[in-house]
Amino acid sequence: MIENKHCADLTQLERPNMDALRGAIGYALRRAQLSAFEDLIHALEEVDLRPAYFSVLYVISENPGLNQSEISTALGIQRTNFVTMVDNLEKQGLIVRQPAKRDRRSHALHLTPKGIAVFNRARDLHTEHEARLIEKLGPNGREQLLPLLWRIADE
Amino acid sequence: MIENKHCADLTQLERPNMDALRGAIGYALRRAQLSAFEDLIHALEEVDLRPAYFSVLYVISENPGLNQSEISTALGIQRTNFVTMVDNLEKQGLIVRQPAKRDRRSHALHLTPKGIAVFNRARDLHTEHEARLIEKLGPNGREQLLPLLWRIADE
DNA sequence: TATTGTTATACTCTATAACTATA
DNA sequence: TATAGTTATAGAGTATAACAATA
Repeated sequence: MIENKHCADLTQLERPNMDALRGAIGYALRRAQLSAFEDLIHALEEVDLRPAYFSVLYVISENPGLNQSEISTALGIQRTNFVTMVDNLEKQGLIVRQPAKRDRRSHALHLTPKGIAVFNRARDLHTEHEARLIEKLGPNGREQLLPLLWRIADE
Repeated sequence: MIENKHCADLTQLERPNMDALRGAIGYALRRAQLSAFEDLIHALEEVDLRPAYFSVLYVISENPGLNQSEISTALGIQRTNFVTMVDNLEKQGLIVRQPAKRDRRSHALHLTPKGIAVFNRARDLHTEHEARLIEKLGPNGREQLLPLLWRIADE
C-alpha cells in the first residue's frame, strides 16, 4: 500500500514514467534551458529586458559601432527579425543607429548613456542569476558544463 | 597585416567579441538547445513530427491511458496549449482520446496502430540524432552532461 | 551582381481568462 | 468548491519573399 488514505487526495495525478525521455540529451537541454530562462526572465523584469534583448546590449556594449548584420549573425538572429529588436531598443532609448562611415547602407549601433546605465544594472542582475545556476550545478559544475554545451552549439 | 588582399572580400563582417556571453550558462544552454533541435527537427521531418509532438508520443507510448493533465504536467506544457497538440495528433490518426473509466471529465490517451508505427520510426530517427550529439560530445560527454542539465531543470 | 536594411506576412509557441461538465 | 478539458485570444519568436539604397 503506497497511497496513504489520509492524504491520498493531495495528488490524484499519476506520475508518468519519464525515464527514457530524461535520458535524451535534446530533451534535457530543452528543460534546462527553459528552467534557466524562467529565472533570467524574472530577474530582468526590473529593467524591462528579455534575455535576447539583454544579449544584444551585451554585444553592442563590448563591440560598439558594429552594424546590424554583424551583431545579428554573431547572435544567431536573422537580420530580418533583428530589425524589430533594434527598433524596440531604440524606442526604449537604450541604443542609437548611427550612420556608418565606410558603408552608407549600414548602421553602426551604439549604447546611449541610458543604455549604458540600464545595461550595467542588467549585467548585475544577470550575475546574480548566474550565481543561482552555479549553486545548483555544484563544485566545478559550470567548468564541466560550458565546454560540453559549446561542443554541441559550435559549427 | 591579418587580412589577405587576395581573399579579404570573402568576409567583410567583423567578428564581434563574444567571450563574455559565451561564458554565460544560460546563453550556452540556449545555443546548444537550438543547435540540437535544428538537427532533431530536420530528422523528424520524415514522420511529420515536431520535437514536442514526439515527446508527447513518447510519454503516451510508455504510459498508455493517462489523461491529458498528467501528461502535459509531466512535460511542462500547459493544459490549455496541450489541447491543440492532442487535437493535431488525433487528426494525424496517431492517438485517440478514450473515455476514462473512473473520471468522466478526463480522456485517456492511447496510441493507434498507426501511431505506434510512426512512433517506432520516429524513435529510430531520434536515436540516430542522439548518436550525432554523443559524437559531438566525445567520450563520457553524455554521462557528464545529463546530470548537470537535470540539476538545473529539476525542482 | 551582391549586400544592408527594411516591410509584409505567416506560422509556431506560449500565456491568460473564462466557460462546461463533471467531481 | 475544485478539477479536466475546452475555447478564445493575444503576444512572443521565428521563417520566407520581395523591395530600395548602396556596394
